[in-house]
Amino acid sequence: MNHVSDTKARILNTARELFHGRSYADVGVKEICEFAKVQKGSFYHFFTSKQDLAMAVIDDMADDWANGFVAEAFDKKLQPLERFDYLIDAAYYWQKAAKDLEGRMPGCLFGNLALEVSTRDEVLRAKLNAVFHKASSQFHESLDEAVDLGHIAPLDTETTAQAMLAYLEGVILLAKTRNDPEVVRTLGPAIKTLRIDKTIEK
Amino acid sequence: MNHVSDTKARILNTARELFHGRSYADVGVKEICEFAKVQKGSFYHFFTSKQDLAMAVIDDMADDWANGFVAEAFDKKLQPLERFDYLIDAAYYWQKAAKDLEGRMPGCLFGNLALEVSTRDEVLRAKLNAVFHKASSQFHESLDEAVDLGHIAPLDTETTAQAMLAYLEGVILLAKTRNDPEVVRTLGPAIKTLRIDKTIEK
DNA sequence: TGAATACTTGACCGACCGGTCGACTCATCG
DNA sequence: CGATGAGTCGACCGGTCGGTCAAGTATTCA
Repeated sequence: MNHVSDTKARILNTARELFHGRSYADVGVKEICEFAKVQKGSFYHFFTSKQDLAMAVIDDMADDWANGFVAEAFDKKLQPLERFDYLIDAAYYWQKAAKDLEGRMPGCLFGNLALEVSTRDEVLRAKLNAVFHKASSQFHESLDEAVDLGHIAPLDTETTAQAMLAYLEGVILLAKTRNDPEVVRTLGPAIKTLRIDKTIEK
Repeated sequence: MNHVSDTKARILNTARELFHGRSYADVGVKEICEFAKVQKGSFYHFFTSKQDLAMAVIDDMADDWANGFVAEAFDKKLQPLERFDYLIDAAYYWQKAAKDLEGRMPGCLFGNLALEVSTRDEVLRAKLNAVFHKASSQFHESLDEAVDLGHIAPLDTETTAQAMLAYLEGVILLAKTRNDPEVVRTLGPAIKTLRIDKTIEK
């Protein structure tokens, strides 16, 4: 068939790469259009604004994640705690591949965007927050499972899941600042040592 | 005396606040000049470029930190592990105060800048990396002390120190994305549960 | 007093920003 | 065939960007 134009997809993919590799503010609509081989007018035919594009990029990437290596990592066939190792590994190899290719570690698109835009764009902030929430609930599930199976001592699985996500983002932040994916591999595995105990109520 | 102009200091302080509250790219030289009540020309009398200003802002803030609440947190009079609680507390109150004042959680200036600029400005990246390195060596010292005093079981103090810093940055990232300082308080204390064991060599 | 130096002023520069718009192509369908 | 509408094109808009500069003022020191 191929009768449906792939223009929108080209814009989306180009924007994702550029936003990830640099930053939201640093990448202009014009540049995106050039790389995507699209004219300005076509761009604004598909997206109402740069912010609108960013929303689409986040959705797009979140989908790819959910169906991609996150789905693999949180595969029910893996032992719950092994999933975290898988996740760290995947993050490491991805960052390493990107660095080998472009010379710089791009870090996590969501983390990058979150710190860059969340003080000035409430809509994007909320969307990124939702992405993080969804991610942490995956962690949550696995922790619950690990507790049920007796692989780890009982704890506040929901809060610990958030802590683990925070740690992962922090590790990637540090690795990016050092421009060295190895940091992910050395610090990453400690994610499983994080523990927040249930607060005993009444 | 007061014969020495405070223009440079005004620029520095204004830039710090604006960069911290928004972002590097989002704040222009013109805007900084307006808030600081300084003319463009004067700005470029003291700083050769916006990047040069950013370097000065980072130095400035790192100094304030080192002599401010970081110095307090890592006061030798405190028990080594208590210092981490102090640090988390300080981070929480600071972020909360900022949010109450401006409505938005600014997060960590260094973390913000690191993710924003480190893929496109090698000089700034290196400087931010140095700041993180210095911070993690403070953590390192305290961990060594805690091990020596038998407060915690022996571990790889240097790597664990890095992990703790990563966690702190990650927690602040998540809190900023949720625009809720309470996240710092709920997740923060788990920093002490992070452990990276010494790898047994030979 | 006069010269040197530190600082300030604000107009100005070219480049670029996100976004608009009217003209155009072209596949689809009646 | 003629009509419709999605998609494409690229010139153009006002505004802002980081940065420059010639001219002026204030301070210091001889």
